Amino acid sequence: MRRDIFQAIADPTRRAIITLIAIQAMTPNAIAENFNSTRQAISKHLRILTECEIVKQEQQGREIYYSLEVEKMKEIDKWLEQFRNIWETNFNQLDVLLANMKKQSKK
Amino acid sequence: MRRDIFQAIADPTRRAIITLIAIQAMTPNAIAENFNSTRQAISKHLRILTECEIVKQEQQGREIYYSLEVEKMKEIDKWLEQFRNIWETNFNQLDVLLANMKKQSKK
DNA sequence: TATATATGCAACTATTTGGTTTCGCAAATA
DNA sequence: TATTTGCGAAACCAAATAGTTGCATATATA
Repeated sequence: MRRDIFQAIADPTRRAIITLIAIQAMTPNAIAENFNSTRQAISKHLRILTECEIVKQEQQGREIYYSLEVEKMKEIDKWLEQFRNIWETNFNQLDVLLANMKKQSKK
Repeated sequence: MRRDIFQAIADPTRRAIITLIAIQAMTPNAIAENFNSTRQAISKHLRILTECEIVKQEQQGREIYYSLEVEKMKEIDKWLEQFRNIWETNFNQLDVLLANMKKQSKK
């Protein structure tokens, strides 16, 4: 069972949950009200998000408040980092390769 | 069949492919050499990446060079944008909520 | 021309996924 | 105390996924 942050954000419902609780901590019932699927389905999503440590829980009596572990989102940012300098220098790698190949073939 | 960029990067093999061809355009065979799975498996991943428009092809005789569509990676960055101000202000939403609840209960 | 190479595509399979219904438990409330 | 409420977990199911093997096709090359 793969359980990483990229797997976690692959599902649109989970992305929506992340966005929801980023603003304010919420209980599973409150979260589920924003979707068409059952509370149990949302509960399963929350479990996955918890296993990935994107989400943290805080028990308040019989209610559990879920909120975003913002730090974890930085991991996505960190992975993107390697592409940032590529898209900042507006540099087409394929063009370069093909240009080189044409140069080679002329030799 | 979901086919968006988040689905595309969910698979670790596909993330590795993306990283590989970000540096230099490559043919399916050359890409497959870097993995344990078969060329056909890589080919399927490339199809998914192509459908998501993360990857572009350039036919060169019987070879097909795949390279990264860097612009598409910005979409992930764009989604992350909404969390950036949260993680920049070191602000714990859950703490705030719970503090408010305690204040409420004292009234 | 015959053969080797590069590639995509189809069919099949095992596993994972996202959802459901049903249940049990603990906390709140009547 | 009896009932309601909030929640997670288990059992089950259909669909999607990632992989395989086995083709077909087009381009190189001997």
